[in-house]
Amino acid sequence: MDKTYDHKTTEDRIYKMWEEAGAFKPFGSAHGKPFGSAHGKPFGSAHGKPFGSAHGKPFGSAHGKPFGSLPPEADKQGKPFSIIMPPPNANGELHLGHAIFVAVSDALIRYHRMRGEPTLWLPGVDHAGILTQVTFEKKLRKEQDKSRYDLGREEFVKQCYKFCMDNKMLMENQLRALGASCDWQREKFTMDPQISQLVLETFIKMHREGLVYRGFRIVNWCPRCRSTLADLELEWKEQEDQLYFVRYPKTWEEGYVIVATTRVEPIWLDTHLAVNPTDKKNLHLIGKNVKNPLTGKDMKIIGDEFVDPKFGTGVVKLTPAHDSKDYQVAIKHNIPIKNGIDFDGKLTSDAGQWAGLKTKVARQLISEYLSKNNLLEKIVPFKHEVAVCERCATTIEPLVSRQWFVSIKPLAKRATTAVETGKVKIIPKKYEAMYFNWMKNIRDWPISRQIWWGQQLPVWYGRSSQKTTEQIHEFELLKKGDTRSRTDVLESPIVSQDMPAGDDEYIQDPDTFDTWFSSGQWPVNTLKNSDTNDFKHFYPTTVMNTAYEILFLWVARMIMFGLYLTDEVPFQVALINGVLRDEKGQKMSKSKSNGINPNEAIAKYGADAVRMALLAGRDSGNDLLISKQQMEERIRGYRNFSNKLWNIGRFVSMQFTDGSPVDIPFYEDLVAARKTLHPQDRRILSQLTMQINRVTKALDNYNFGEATSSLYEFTWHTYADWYLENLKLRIRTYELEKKHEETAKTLSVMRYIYFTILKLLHPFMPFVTEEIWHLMPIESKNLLITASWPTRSED
RNA sequence: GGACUCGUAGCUCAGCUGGUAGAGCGUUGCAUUCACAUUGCAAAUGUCAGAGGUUCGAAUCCUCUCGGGUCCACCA
Repeated sequence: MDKTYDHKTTEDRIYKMWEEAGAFKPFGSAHGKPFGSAHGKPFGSAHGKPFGSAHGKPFGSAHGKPFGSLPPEADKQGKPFSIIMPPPNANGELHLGHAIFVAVSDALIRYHRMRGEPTLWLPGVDHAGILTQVTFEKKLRKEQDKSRYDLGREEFVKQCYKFCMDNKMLMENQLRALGASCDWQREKFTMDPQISQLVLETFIKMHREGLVYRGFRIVNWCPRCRSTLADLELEWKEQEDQLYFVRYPKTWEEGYVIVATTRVEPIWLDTHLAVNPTDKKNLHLIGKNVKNPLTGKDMKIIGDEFVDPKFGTGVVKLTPAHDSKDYQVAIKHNIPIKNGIDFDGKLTSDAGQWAGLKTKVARQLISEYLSKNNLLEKIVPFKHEVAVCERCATTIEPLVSRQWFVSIKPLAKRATTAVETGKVKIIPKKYEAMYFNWMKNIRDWPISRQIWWGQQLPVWYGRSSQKTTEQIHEFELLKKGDTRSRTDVLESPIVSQDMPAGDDEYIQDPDTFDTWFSSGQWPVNTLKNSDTNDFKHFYPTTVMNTAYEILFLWVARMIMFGLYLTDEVPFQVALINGVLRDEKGQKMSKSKSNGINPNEAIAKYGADAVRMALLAGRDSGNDLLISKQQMEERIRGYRNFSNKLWNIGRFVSMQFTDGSPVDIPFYEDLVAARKTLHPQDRRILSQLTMQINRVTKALDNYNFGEATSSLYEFTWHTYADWYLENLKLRIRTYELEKKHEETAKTLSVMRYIYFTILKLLHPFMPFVTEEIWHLMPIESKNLLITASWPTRSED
């Protein structure tokens, strides 16, 4: 063994060895197979001299049994443990946030595998609809100076697919580099044809049962993506705008009613103003009429509680089609709702001289017009929050459109109950409150997207059902594959997997599903789509480990879909990870380059060190605020720890290399003689028992910080600094006094403790522990990854 | 507006069901052919945000105040 542990020459080799031995399979052939057989070489040969043979005394050979406890026989009847990997988005590399879920999930997976349970970690990647489409569009613009329209839908989708596949490979390699012991043969992609098929079936089933419907209502529209977005897909950005105080001429006397608004561009569309009926100052206005300052048409003033008397002048204009609050009010008061802004974010042809202008331009021109005609009281600067597209940061244009919605209340009700009754536990518990709060206020979920990258809706329109000229016109456009046509004007959708039979001519709805509609079904669909009966064995899965950012987007939806599709929860525990932030509290991201790149960190310090740095001494459910530099120091600290562990290994094996005069007995054979052991040996043994119990309990409770830091403390400061230092002195004395039996007993204890430490550390530091395990002087041995988890009661 | 959460050593954070404070990094000494300088030994620093309450006893439970953060929601 070299003086320092070199992760660079170790990690790849070890990972390949695990994979080739089939160690990641839930019912693997690797279980119980002695190490080396997969390679057809005797143990240790890869590293030079097999220990012991040179000295003729491999320890344990005299007893003819393998060292340590028996390996687990993963038993098909045993209680399974399973995790479905949250599929990383197929649009880029992994960041350190992903490394958290690998560190956490892999620790659990390895722990349960060592306990002999059939253990499955199923990997996958997500096509990430809008996000990937936007990312790829940027790439397209940059590299080929083309838009998606230049490629056309078919070609665009083809290239998007390839883009995802390329990224997928990169991510797989990163997951391997981190040591993720997932079963690659079961890997899934959300756009796999079989997975997509199941997604469509779900939609059809929900439609049949009245859980999805097509509704005409206000939606969040991104003019750049040209698609609807759900509320959860918005971001709120503070913006410096202007508040225009617009004069509406009174009809019953001279003068104006003043309205404060940031949006003057749809004024021509407006037919009503509103005041709060409890507002004494403006109460008298209710029922009166003013003139629309742009069109001169009469506008009625109504009363509604929603108006804040303290804002502006206490009078608001209503633009029902382009403001969701106004929309609600309009429904309530039966005010006609008319679109004045189209899918491209331009004013419609009804806007007269402003027709066809982008809203931003129109705002400027209209304010100038108002000003010129003495209809503008004043303009004041105004800071407020504006909704933007989460993916491309374009300002959202609320508009009224016909979209597909999931009728969410019935699903939410069951999902709420599942958590209330503990069928799904959310850990840390604090997230349960957030979950309930969200479920309580949940609104129907728009699932149709007008983007190209995703599963296309199994919805068809027949030509004969289209009656108006507009409908027929759009039908023709769609038929020609015109991607700018409006689907939402078409009438009488038919929900069906295949094109409906019959004499009529049909076209398929070009819309795709919201990404989360498909990933919400992920645990069900990944397991169902297997030829190994995984659904039967592993559903409901045990743990879902992911970040809280997607608690609602994903976790909540999986619970809803899981219950809907299978009547069972999709997982028993939702284990929520905190996120990494920089010293200013900003989320770490590639674009801000305020975080450590996992590839570089692994290359420099090893995956074990990176994993430990993310787990040790912290609560993985909490955020970690840490600067790039401090993170690196942290990782270096655990690299040092791997090296310490390595050097302890060197010391341990050195005790056996120069042939002691007696065989070193197995610790197991010493149990009867326990009382004759030196007090220090007895003490370390009882501390080991406590340590085993502590780590086991911590893992059962998802306390990774506790498990890792107590192991760190025990290994370094108890075992190495205290026990081994004292042991050196004792051995010297024993040898001087020719008490070889005492030496043998002590070395046996020393070895037993060390091997147990390797096992306990393996879930957290898989590479270095596995490597040391193989370099330890023992003749026949299994892989550490499938060695059995230590248990110990006081002998 | 609603919900949640945090405030512990210079920094980043642990501290589970209440019993007079811990780690890592950093700082300061000392040690070096002995498994490891990616090391060892030793040392210093805290009215656990503030106030009140429950208790024999609170960083730990309750209330309030101050100060951060996050999430949800239709702020013109």
